[in-house]
Amino acid sequence: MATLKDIARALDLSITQVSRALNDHSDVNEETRLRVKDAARAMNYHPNVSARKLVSGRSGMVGLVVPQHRSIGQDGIFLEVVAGLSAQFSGRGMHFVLHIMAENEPVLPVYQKLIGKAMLDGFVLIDPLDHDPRVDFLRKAGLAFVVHGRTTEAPDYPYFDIENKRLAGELTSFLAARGHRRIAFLNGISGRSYVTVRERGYLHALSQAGIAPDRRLHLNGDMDEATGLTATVRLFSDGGPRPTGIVCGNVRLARGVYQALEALGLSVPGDVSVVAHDDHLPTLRASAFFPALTVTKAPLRDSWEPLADCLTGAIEGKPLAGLQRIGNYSFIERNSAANIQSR
Amino acid sequence: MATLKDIARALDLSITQVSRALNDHSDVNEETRLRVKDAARAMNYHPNVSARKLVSGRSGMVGLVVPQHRSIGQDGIFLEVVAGLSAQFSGRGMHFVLHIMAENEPVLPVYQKLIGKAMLDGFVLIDPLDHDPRVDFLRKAGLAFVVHGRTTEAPDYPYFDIENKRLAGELTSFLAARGHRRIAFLNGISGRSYVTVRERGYLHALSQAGIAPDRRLHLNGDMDEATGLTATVRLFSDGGPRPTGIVCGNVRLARGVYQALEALGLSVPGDVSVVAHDDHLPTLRASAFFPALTVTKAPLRDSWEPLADCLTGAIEGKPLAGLQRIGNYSFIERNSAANIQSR
DNA sequence: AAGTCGATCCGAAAGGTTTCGGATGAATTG
DNA sequence: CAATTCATCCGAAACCTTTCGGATCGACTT
Repeated sequence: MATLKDIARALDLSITQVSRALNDHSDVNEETRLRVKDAARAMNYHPNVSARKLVSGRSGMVGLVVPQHRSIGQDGIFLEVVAGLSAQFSGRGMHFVLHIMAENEPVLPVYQKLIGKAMLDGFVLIDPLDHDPRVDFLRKAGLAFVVHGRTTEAPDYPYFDIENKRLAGELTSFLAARGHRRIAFLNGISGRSYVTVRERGYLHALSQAGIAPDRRLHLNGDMDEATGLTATVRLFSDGGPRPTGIVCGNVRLARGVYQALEALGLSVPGDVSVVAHDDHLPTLRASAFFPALTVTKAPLRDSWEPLADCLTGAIEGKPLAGLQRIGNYSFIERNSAANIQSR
Repeated sequence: MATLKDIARALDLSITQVSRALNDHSDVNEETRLRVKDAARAMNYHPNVSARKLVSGRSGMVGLVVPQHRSIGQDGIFLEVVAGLSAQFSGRGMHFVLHIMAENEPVLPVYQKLIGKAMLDGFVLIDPLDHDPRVDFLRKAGLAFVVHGRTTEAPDYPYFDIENKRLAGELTSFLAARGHRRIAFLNGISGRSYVTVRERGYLHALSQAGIAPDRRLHLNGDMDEATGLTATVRLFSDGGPRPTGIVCGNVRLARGVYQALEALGLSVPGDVSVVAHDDHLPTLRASAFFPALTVTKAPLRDSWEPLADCLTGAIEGKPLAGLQRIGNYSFIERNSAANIQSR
């Protein structure tokens, strides 16, 4: 609870000078600076966030707003997000505030209120939609934010994203190059921007390979095990074209696909080739699949640092150019895909 | 971004009077109060948290500090905590701040720093130890807090807890009353206060039934499926006494126990009776076990409201008496336990 | 010797809110 | 009619920090 005044009094200095010393301003004697910093440590001084925010506009707090239902998300992926971001901001001497919205609360008013209270320096936006109203809203409000993903082709805001289009294309091409013509794509819930973009990659790869897309092979839904399972069963029991290759949006879907194929008496990769994108979640390892899963790998874990970088950069008013980052991914070939003619 | 000044100017009132009107103070004309509140709504006014905190000492923010490793906790139990508390405080117009500590960071300095920055009104403490240093620390610091659980027999701070001793006793007695003499207890990691207290209940029930406790039947460890499985296998393959009944600290343990027993070719409840405590987590239902599991049930979900009540009460300086609450549990008999002589 | 410069310091204001101690004027009391 | 009460209002201070615009003083330049 020590304040600047306490330190000033103890050292017989002015409050001004103590403040300047602590914030490494130029016109303070080196010896004084040391004395002040020692005293601050000794007296256990921490600047009062509220007072600082009031005058400088910075509170050192950033927020994440998530709807309640999303937190039910299985597998601790949400946890990964929260823990990762929290750790990143902590490491920067900032604080990460999590706000969970009520079930059916409208989004924008929540941000409105949070902004009105003026306690946050910025927001992290996750799960962006194709055209996300939050982006417009925050831009208009003039508050800093960073998006995990991107909304449109030429975004004019800070973001961190991976090349979802290219990655989906690569997975698809990989199968096409091995002679597969009926390639299914298990994608996420449409509306999400990464889903849209991956769809483009998939379609582009098909057309490159001279394959006509078949709407019946392109499925949208939750990216979990159950969906992977039921989708696969449906793919093979409908009257539609039976795929010889399946591209999965993530490893959890792939897990369900494997289970369904086993239940259907189909072998991987003998009967059906499976590839997926791997967020590299700790709970589910693509390498532990049998047969081991071929993936494009981009650890979700690698997102938090650039996201935090970009948001702090935005708060500090750095130029946009350095605040738009693309993470890279690797292609890891394992044993879950085979040439179509080989069977 | 509207401020009190803006409203005052618009309504030709003093800032003082606007503030008093909004905070429902006594000496303001009823009509004025209405006018002010309407204007505030119209102008989208939200009090500046920082300014308020500075003068009144209240920020409307409460915090939860958790070590990183705990967040890895499977099954979304941690999520349940965060989502539940966040929702509760949101509903009270407050904010819930989650702080995740680095892997091996010492605890107290984290609280120290958070307190020093003076942005939080209080803390929620979860997973209390038998003698928890955080309690002493926060009490000394004079900051409000509420404990989920209790540390000692006569706690002098706000808490919400369930009767862990009685509950463990009841589960044990239930088996003893059916003739079981070798009753195993799969408890949590020792050091946690609820673990200690449940142990007391278990031992007390044994002595009531005239059964000498056997240290080999009382196991401590993580309360997850894997632990339940390995512990059970060990119980039946060591040279030690083979239990006829098993009390599980939670349903996840019980799930592991069921699996192990099946693998060992033992039937429930024919060969071994199993009972457990049920936190009623959404992911794992005791009623869906086969045979359905007999439990003491105390939904974790019912903790958040009393916890939030108690913490806000403590912040407002209410007397301790009303801030110490005990939740109740129910005993639900299903089909997982049988009389020992019946086989 | 007068003026300039640099290093080091400080007073005061500002930021938005709450609250204490009055002030105002009308209505009520003696 | 003077004194008292009451409802309603307001000015100013305080909370703690940052920062702008000086102030001070010794050293250096011309």
